[in-house]
Amino acid sequence: MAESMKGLKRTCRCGELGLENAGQTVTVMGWVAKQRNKGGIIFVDLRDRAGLLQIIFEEADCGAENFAKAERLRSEFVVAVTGTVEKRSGAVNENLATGKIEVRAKEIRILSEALTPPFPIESNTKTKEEIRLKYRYLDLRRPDQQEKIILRSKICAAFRRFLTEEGFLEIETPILCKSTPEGARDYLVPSRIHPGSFYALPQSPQLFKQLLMCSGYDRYFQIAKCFRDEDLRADRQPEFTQVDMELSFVDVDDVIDVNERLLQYVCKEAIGLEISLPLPRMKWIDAMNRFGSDKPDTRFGMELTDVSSVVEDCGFGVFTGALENGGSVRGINAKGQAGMPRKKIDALVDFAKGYGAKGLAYLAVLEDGSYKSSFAKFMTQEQLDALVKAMDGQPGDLLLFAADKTNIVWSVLGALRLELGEQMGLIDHDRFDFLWVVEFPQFEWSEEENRFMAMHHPFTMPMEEDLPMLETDPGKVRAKAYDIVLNGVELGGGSVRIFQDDVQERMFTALGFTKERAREQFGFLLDAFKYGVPPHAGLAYGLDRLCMLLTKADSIREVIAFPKVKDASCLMTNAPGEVDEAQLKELGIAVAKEEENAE
RNA sequence: GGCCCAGUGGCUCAGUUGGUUAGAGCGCCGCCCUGUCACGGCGGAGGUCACGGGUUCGAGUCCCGUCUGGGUCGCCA
Repeated sequence: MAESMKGLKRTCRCGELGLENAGQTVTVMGWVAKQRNKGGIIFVDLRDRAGLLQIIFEEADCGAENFAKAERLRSEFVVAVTGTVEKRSGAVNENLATGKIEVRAKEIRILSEALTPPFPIESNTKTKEEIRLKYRYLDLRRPDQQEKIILRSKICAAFRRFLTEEGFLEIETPILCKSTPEGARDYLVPSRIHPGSFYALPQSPQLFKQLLMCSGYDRYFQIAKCFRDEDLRADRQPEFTQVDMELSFVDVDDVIDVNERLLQYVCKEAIGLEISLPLPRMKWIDAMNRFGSDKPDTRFGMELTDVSSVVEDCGFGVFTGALENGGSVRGINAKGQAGMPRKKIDALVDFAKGYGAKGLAYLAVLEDGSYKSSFAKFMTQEQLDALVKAMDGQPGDLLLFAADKTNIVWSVLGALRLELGEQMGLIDHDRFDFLWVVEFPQFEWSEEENRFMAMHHPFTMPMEEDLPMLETDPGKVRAKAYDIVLNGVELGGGSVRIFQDDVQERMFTALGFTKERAREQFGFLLDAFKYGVPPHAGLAYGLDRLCMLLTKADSIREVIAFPKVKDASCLMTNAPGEVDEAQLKELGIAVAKEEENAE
């Protein structure tokens, strides 16, 4: 059945051949994409990762035995063909990169037969993702899927090349780490040697890279696997890859400078995209005020407008109530959408409620200049006119307002803006808008924990001028933290780190750490800082997200060879799975029975 | 944990107000074909309508529950 490839050596890939190879004898190996049997002549499209190549079989060239083998070919058989590259005597296939040539077969070996695949191996698949992922090894054969995986490899190579050239050292850090309390849920790994003790898989190499700076390595990078046991999204997997870096003796501008040039290089190398530098920068507070998001999609306008001062004395209780509670009233202007049917507006209201809004007020400026509004009866004509003017409302515009605590207003209108931008076709999907968001708040108030939490992480340096407020007004302290945003997606982020132990101590205090707890959890870092620590800063990219955006994929699953699905399981291997009782016993682990867990 | 969407031959889908024997395209199998490349011609096989209940004379279609996949909120320092 399966023949040996003994004595054969592949000379090139299918898709690598062209007119310049005419006359050469080649040996190609790959998968049968298609067999077209015309009777006395057989055409076979042979596929490998470089592309398709037409092989032509005629008995006069290859003899009866080989011709019989060619007749037997079915999709996905793996074959080796030796033959001559020829300029096509028949019609040229313009749709095929190798369409000007074909290989006239002299010999074929069937290296492996194949079952009919459960779905077609072709680009632009319509097959359900569930089936594709169950047979991911087949899905990964599809040319457009291969392109994505190959591009990812190119991107990684470009990162390595640029960073190495810039004096960064690639250093690996442990996968078996110590569990850290703040942040995402850890994946735990039981220790056999220390029953009852657990390693944690790293959420990021954060502390290790800071220690590498303490050790004098100066500039480090790593393409690092990271793990977070949180729910999945289109752009979130439980294990993902960061391009992680840390630099010594630098400040914000140094990090941004090298990273802008890095992004420029990687995008050029990967997809030929030209980025002009410097990239725009936006302060966090401006991003929130203008776009309702700390990762604004700047490919279109429809910015938020704060109308709190315009409506502060109006008769609409929803507006004034929000203001009295310390919130704000803001709106967006959906240009030309005044005619939106009631049903669609209601859908937007429901959409807004999903983001915590209690409702959504609207005002349509009709073509005759009159208003149709959910709240007109609560306001005077003058008040309405002032509001429309503040929103730059022209006839035909639909104004949408949210009134609540400001962070809810931001999140509602930020989401609504994206939704409408998509619905109204305002987003140019060929654009790549990079943006630095800087001056993040140091802290974020946590309602559940009733304390301030680090917005970035506890080692982030506050801006010098805000240091005095660390104790008096933590909510106002800004951090030396920065995110790089591409088309509304957080591509990466980082910060300048605290390297003075007195500041670090004040930070832990502000975060509600006791001295003991700080020592217990981060003692090794604090100790390291006592032996001479350089000022340092770093940044990490979500590699999967970058690949997703550069390949215009809808999900990072498309650019991960073997991704997990929504419930964090793998449809191909069925991981995670149960283990033997003996394994558990060895680890000293007891698993609660299903029945006991019920209720 | 909440909300929303989807599940009909191998794949992608259609299936009327609930009504005979559930259709199509592609794929697959067989035969034919010497310039095809979305090859073509003739013939054929293939379905527990995701699963379990219920309503009904009658359910792919309506109701309830479950499972599976996707999106999203919470969550993701």
